[in-house]
Amino acid sequence: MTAARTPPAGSRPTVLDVARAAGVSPSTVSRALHDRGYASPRVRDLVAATARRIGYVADANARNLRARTSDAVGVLISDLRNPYYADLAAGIEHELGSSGRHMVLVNDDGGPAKGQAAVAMFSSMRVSGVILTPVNELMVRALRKQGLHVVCADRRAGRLRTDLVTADDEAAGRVLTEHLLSLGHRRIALLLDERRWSTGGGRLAGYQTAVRSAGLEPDDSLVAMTSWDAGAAARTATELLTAHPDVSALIAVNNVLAHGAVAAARHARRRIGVDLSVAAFDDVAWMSLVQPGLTTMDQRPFEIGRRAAILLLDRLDGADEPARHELIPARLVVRESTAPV
Amino acid sequence: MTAARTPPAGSRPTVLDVARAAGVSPSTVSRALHDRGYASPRVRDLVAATARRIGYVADANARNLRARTSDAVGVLISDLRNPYYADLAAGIEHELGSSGRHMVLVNDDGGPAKGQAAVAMFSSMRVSGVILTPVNELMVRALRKQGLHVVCADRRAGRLRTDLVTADDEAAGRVLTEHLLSLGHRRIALLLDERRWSTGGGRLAGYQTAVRSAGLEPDDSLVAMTSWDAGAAARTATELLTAHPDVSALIAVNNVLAHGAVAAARHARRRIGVDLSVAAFDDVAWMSLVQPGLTTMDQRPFEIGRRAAILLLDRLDGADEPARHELIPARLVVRESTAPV
DNA sequence: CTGTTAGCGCATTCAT
DNA sequence: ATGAATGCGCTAACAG
Repeated sequence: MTAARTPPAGSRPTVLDVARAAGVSPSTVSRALHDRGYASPRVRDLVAATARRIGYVADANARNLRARTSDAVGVLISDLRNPYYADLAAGIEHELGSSGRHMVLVNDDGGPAKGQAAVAMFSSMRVSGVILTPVNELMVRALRKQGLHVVCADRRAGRLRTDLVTADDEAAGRVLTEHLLSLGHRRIALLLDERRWSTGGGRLAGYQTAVRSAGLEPDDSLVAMTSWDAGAAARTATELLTAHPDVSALIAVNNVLAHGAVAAARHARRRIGVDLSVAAFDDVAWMSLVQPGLTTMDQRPFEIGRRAAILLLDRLDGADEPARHELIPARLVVRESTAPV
Repeated sequence: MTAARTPPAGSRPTVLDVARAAGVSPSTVSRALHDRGYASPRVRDLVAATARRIGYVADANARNLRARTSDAVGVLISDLRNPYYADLAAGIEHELGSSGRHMVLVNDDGGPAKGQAAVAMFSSMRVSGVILTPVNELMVRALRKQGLHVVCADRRAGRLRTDLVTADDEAAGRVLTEHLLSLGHRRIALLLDERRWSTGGGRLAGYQTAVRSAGLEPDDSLVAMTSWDAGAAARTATELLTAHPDVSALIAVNNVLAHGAVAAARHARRRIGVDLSVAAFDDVAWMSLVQPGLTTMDQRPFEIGRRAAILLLDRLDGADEPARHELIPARLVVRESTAPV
């Protein structure tokens, strides 16, 4: 599976060409083109003009070889086809772009092998840093061993202390639950696909906190564990609604499970926003288009991506503080799927 | 906006280190690690083992400098936050990944300057090829001048002949219109944001062909031009439905306009799938979740991306045929939003 | 089959 | 302020 490497295509001008055309030496060209080092204003202008005239563009590979680093940032994303992650990636890209860097994007399908390959590739390219959404402690270690800056986005990688940007999952879980409580709901179920990470665990914790604060006793049987796909979620939610007919509100922990929750409600002939309130995390497009519109916590993935990139850029600028954890406040978007009991 | 370049991080082993450790010369290491050139099986194994042992990973920048090309492929995408394009990008990434290449992704927001910068960057990195979705003839020319292979996806770039992968827009337009005709609709409106490109123009042509084939006279006043955003589309569709109360079916030419069309129908109190049939292009997630579900043409953007990558890889392998245009057949997905008159 | 030599294009010493 | 020389790490000629 190694790529064939076809030789050159078009020969591009080098510093030497610019030097000749401007009547100076290559090193002067190099200095003039950067802000670093000395060069008389006159020469600087001359060189710049000449470079532009003959269409000189510095060869990134030569420069990177010399500098032992590159302007590229490696980005490993959990699932580009999930709009939540696509937005996150867009946020990263947006911020990198405006600081003259660029993103090498690897989609983490295809199992753990792909992640390992990505790490090797990032290292081989000497990217200046890496942003990670899938949780993988080994990967972080490997990257660190290469001396690369690592920023995690969306979820924490095990117990490792890395720069980290996440939604404020606990607060979000609490706020969403409180919203339902304020509508008079007392039997609120939570549909969950994992509780090991902050995305699952944090939201669960927030949910429980809110329930307790309302003077209720959390009922573990209302917390339904399911798998990560919509089909499984639909089945689990259906079982839950059957086993606990007194449940008046259902929270799905992300956009995929929300899909399942909506399907289950329909299947159970519970009218959303009337017989059953449904709320979810991840404010993706369809949630405002279904009728009734879904009440959600918008976690602002674009912003999470942006902040992750900013944290990384900050490290690259030499920031030397201990690992930071930035919490992006989620935003409650109330629509018609949640209604008074 | 130029990136700071912080010096090295961790010193990594080089060919020389492997050579010393294995007791051979650097060039032997190089040969042994590749399939190219001669190396005795014994030495080959020894070198491979040694390299693995000391954790050698070839420096991509050095290799690229030498080879005057890289394993990177530049990808310029119109809008990563649109699920259609996110899927397309995922398709590209998937295919590149399995052939040992990787993707440098630039999102084409931020105006034309960003595109220009991307071209310069791709060229500077000596990417082995570029895949483009936004339409920009200048960009293609610039890239070509650098000797880079260019593949366009989704839309054709002006009149330039490049490798190209698109949905079969005309057929798709025809099939979707025929579906409505077969349900007895005679006054079918089309909501369109542009007609210069194959995405708009092709679908329009297919629509007109179908109408004519049914023995009807195309009525230009049923083709409503609008802007690219959902709000504008909603307004245009509302006007259309008001001006032409006899319209019984409405086609939106992409997922964004579909959003507007649905809003307009609701606003006009026309019950979708009952008083008004609505159909759209781009089968994105929400279309199967709204009720009634939207009848759509799924253009299979992931597949379009995949095929675009394959075409490019083929060029990189030396394929020398003239420019090819590959049409990905769209798939009609019938749901409840379209019903007999 | 293997080692020696050289150069890809750049940015940085060190002289001047 | 500028030029000459050097080496980043790799691979491909060219000997042997």
